[in-house]
Order: sequence, then structure tokens, then C-alpha cells
Amino acid sequence: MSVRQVQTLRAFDNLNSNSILTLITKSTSISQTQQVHAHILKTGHSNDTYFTNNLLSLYVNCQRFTDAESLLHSLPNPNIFSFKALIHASSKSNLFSYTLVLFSRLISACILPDVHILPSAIKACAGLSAVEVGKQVHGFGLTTGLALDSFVEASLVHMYVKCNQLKCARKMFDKMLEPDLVSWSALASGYAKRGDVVNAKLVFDQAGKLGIEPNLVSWNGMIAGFNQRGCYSEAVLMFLRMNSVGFSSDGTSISSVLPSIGGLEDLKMGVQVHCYVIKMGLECDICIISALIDMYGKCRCTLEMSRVFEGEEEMDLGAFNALVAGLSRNGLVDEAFKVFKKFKRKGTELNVVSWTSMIGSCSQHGKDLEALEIFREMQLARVMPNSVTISCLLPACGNIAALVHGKATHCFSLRNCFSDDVYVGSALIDMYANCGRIQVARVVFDRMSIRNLVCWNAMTSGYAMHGKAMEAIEIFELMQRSGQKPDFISFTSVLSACSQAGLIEQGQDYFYSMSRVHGLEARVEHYACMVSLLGRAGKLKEAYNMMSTMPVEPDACVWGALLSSCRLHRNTSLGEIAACKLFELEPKNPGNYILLSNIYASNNRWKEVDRVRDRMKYVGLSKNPGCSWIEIKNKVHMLLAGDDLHPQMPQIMEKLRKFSMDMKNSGVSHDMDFVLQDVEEQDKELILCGHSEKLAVVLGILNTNPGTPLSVIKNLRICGDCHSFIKFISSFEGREIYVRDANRFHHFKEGVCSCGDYW
DNA sequence: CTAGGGTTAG
Repeated sequence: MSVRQVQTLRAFDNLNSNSILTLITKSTSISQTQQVHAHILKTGHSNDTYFTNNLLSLYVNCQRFTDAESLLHSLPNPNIFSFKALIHASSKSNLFSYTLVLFSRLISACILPDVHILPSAIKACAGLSAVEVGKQVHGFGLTTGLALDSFVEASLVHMYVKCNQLKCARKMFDKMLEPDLVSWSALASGYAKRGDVVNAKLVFDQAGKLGIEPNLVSWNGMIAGFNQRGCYSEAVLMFLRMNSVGFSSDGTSISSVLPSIGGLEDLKMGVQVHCYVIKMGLECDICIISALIDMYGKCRCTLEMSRVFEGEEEMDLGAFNALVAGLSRNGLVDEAFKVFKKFKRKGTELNVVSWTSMIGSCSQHGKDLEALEIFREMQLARVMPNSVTISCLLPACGNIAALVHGKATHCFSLRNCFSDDVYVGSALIDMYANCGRIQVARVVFDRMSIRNLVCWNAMTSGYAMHGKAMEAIEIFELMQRSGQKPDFISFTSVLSACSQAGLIEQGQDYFYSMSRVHGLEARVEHYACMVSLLGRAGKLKEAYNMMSTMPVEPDACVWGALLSSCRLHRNTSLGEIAACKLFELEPKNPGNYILLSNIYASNNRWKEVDRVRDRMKYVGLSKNPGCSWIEIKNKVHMLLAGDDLHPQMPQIMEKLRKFSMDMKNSGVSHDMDFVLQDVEEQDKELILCGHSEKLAVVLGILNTNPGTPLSVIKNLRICGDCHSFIKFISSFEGREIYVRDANRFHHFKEGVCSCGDYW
């Protein structure tokens, strides 16, 4: 003990206890508190509730909750004041569970709480989202009459808003004798946060009638609420309205409205707000900087975005995260990765958002292996992933059919209780479907307690991509019966399922119900499904006619669906029209040339096959190793199609034999053996064409043949439909396979992948 | 004892 402390203690000796307490009640120094404690013990006041309560408050002031707690325990007869300070302080320090423990101990000690303690307990319920406990406290307040206090009423409104029980909050608010500004603000912004635009506006516009004058916080709460819920235009309108009634926006208003401006991609307004920020000298506010970067990123102004970032002196993680997200949003994944690596090297402590946005950026841009690698690094860096991280990582596993990693990620989310999240659930369904495990996808789907549109769509499209049309339709119908309205994506999946199953009438009914029943205007991908639906059934003319009635110009997917159907039905005239258009739209896609040459070959028109080959060379596809193999591919196609009944089969076979000879002479192997031999050549691109089911069988053979080291194929391109692909992937039972073919997944996502489509 | 408002990842 220092000399000074001894002197202080001596000084205390000369004072009576009362004067000590009045002298240092406001003390926050722990040493002084301990000295007083020593003095109380010495002077024999330790059993005196009055003195101990005051001492307890001193410990609370010093944030020494454990010391205060042991004092509380030592008291033989605690009273309301013994609890008061601890309850208030613990609630203020967000130690909500402790607050509720203290509150229940108070009740068990038969001490009646007062109107000051109740709000703290209610605040704790709000903080814990413990609405059931909150209701009990409310009930207690009603029976004791304490709930009539305006502070208590206001805190109840707040609690119900925080617990998302807006109906209770509204009832409580309407019952208040003197509705106050704070409760009113909380209620209105609560509605906004929930996306209930109607009620938010209703309550907000009640202000005048209630004699409430909105202040800056009220306006900001509304803007932030609408922004959080994605009601971008409402947020911007609030911001404009606020300015028009003479409120000048502060940093909070700006950082809340900027993401909405970005969401609306309203660059003009974004720039205006940026100017205002500079004028008001707010450009040093880190939240505003992050929001500005985010806004410019969403408005596709990557240059301006980087300039705002570079102008910043102190490196802020939020700004860095916004920059990475902005770069990746604009397709500049490599740039994003560079920035990410630079900051990692610098030793910047990256948080979950940084890691997650980098993982998401990779998995969305075909860098799936990198996404998995970054996830591994993230764990090494001991940053705890959350449900968003998992929902970004799962598509990476699905994209490359990395079932082992997908399962590991699933286990990870089970261990960490992320699997209840709807986004994680949907991503799991998608991943299992992409890995050929549709039954597992269904189990995940069935186990979900809450389902949103994304889950239903994932399950429907999963079944559709597996060719399980009846199941896809069943899910689609179940979704509507459960009260979930379908959107564009739901229809794409169900139409694609109908097309695969040849359910023409049902598909047409769904198609027309889109606008008639659901008020959805059919998009180009829906037309592609319809063309495929009709075309597959041999109604090529009808399909072609439908294309001419489309409100939008048919794109490559629609023409591709027609060309595939033409190949299926060996229709040269329409096939030529479709191919001609496709050569214009995507001259570098070898699949279109292959399909057309298949049509010619199946009609025994070999001169035209040669012409297509020349054309391929002309557009620069001759370097494509697949190009010189076109005859073989045709041959494989014919063999697999098993088209023995083809009227010109003998001639075709003759021609094929000749091709085979040529191939042999030029050193290229032929027949079924070619498939097995060629895969042993490293780095070869292997292209397989064929009718889906037959192709799937071949791929199965190929894959299970012990002498076939499939791992040596660096580029495998399959011209088949989704059945074959799925079959291919699922035949790798227990083995890991990585498939990189962004094109295929693009088509999958669009949902127009149909029989014979090329990807 | 004095409540209500901010950025970035799906």
C-alpha cells in the first residue's frame, strides 16, 4: 500500500461513515472503492444493507460486476436498492442474460420491482429476442400496475418491435395515453425494417395527429429501415422528403441512403450525394466512404470506386470489403483477388465479410477450386465462417461436382447450426443436385423447417435437371398449395421439366398461366423451353412459328433449342435456318457446327458436312482439336443413337467405314476403342456427342472401366443433355472429380438445357 | 433511470 493510500485511509478514520459515502459516491476508481470497503468492514457496517448497497453501487460504477455480485450474496436481507444498480448496469452493458437472472432473483426474494427496474428487464428481453419472457414481464407489469408507467410502456413497445412482434407493439402503442416520439419512431422504423411499406407509412404519417414532431433520428430510422429490407425507392423517397421539409441530412442519413441509391443504380443521384458529402465535410466518415464505394460499385463505376478508396487515408475494413465486392460484382475477379492478396500480405486482420465476399466472388466466376482454397485459408486464419460463408462456398462444390467437399461443408454447417438458414438449405439442395445426388437434395429439402421461394425453386430445378419431370411438377404444385407464389425461375424449371417429359399440353397450360394467372410476362428463357417442348415432340413448325410471335428477339438459347430439335428429327431446312442464325450470334461455339453437321450426316449429305467443317476452320475453330475429329464424332453419334432402322443406314455405315480408314491412316484411332484409348493421351480435349441415355451408358462404361484413367482428361466436352452429365458425375461413386465447364452451368442455370443441347 | 438511427458478404 502506497503512502498516499495509507494517508487516505487515515483520513477516512476521522470521518464518519455517512460522510465517506457522500464524498465518494461518484467514484469510479477501484482502489478508492476497495478502501471504502475495507473501512466498512473495519467499522462493522458490513451487515448494514444501506451501507452495503452503496458500496455495491461503487463496485458497479467501476464495472466490477463479480465483486458486486459477491456483496449481493453476502447480504442477509437484500432490498430493492441492492438489486437496482446491478440490474441497470448489466442491462446497460448488454449482459442481458445476467439482467434476467437478477430480475428473477429479485422476484423470488419477494421484492416488488419499481417502474425503474422493469424497463431494464424488458430491455434485456429485447436484447435476447426473448419475446416469451418479455410477455411474462409484461403480464407481471399489468398485474402490479407498473405497466401503466409511460417509461414501461415505451420499453414494451421497443421490446415488441425488436422481437418482430409488430402487432403487439402496435396494440401497446395505440393504448398509450401519451404516445411519445421515441416509441413512435421505433414502431414506424420497425415496420420499415420488416418491409411493411404500407404500415410504416401509415404510422409515420400519423405523427401530426399524435402531436409528434419527427426528429433527425426518426427520419434516419425510416431510411435505414427501408434500406435494410431492400425497399430502395422508399428509402430514397424518405431521404428526399426529409430534405424537402427542411431537415439537413447527417452522416447516418447519407450512409443509409447510399446503398439504396446503389440498388437503384441511380448514378446521377449518387454523384449529387457525393458532392453533398464533400460540401458538408463528411468525407472522412468511414461508414460514408464504404457506402460510397458500394454505391459506385453497384452503378458500375469501378474507376470512381477505386478513387474513393485510394483517397482514404486510414485503411478501413468496411471500405476494403466494399471494394472487393464492387470489383467482383463488375466481373473484375482477378482485380478483387489482387487487392485481397495485397491486404493479406500487409497483415490486415480480415473479418468474415472479407473472406466470405472473396469466396463468393470466386464461386460466382468459375474459380471454384480457388473458393475452396480460400475457405481453407480462412480457417487457418481462425476466422469463424457464418451461414453466409457457407452459402457462398456450397455453389463452388456443386459447380465442380466436388461431392466430398460438399458433404464436408454440409457437416460443418450441421455442427455449427447453420443448416436452419434458408440460404444454406437452398445452396445444399443445389449442391447435391449438381453432384447427382437428387435423393439427398430431397432429404435436405424435407428437413427444412422454413422454406422460401429460393428453396422451392432449387428443389424444382434440381428435379428438372435430373429429368425427373413428375417430381419437379409435384414440387411446383406443392409450393403453390403451401401459399408460395412462383416467380420466373420457378416457371423456367417446371417448363423445362415438361419439355423433357414430353408433356406438351401441361407445359402449354403452365406457359399461358404465367401471364393469365400470375401476372408474369414470359421471358426469353421461357420461350426457349417452349421451343424445346414443341420441337422435341416433333412440332418443329409450331416451334418456329412461336418464335416469330415472341415479344423479344430470340437469343442463342432459343435458336439452340430449335437446332437441337431439328437434329433430333433430322430436319435439314429448319436446322439450316437455326444454325445460320446461331453462326451469327455465337460464331465461336463449336456445338452449333457439330449439331448442323450431325443433321447433314443423318441425312447422308456428306458434302454439306465438309462445308460445315470448312466453315469451322474459317472462323478459326480449326485449332480446336475437336474440329478435326468431326467425322468421328458423327460416327459415335450415329452408333450411339442405335439408329438401325434409319432408311439410309447402309450408306451411312459405308461412309463411316471410309472415315474410319482415313482416321486410322492418319494415326487417329477409331470405333469404340477410340474413346478408351484417347483418354490416355494427356491434355487431350475429348468431345463426345450422342443421344442422352446412350451417351450416359457409354460414359458409365468409360468411367467404371478399370483401365481408364479418367483423371488424365484435362478437357472433356460432352454434347449430350443433362441426363448424361448427371449420370456421368454420379458414376464417380466415392471418387472426387472436378469438372470445369462454365458454359454448361450457365445453360443449367437458365434452365433451357434440353435433349441434345450442346454445352 | 432517459429508451429510437449508419457501411460491407448470400
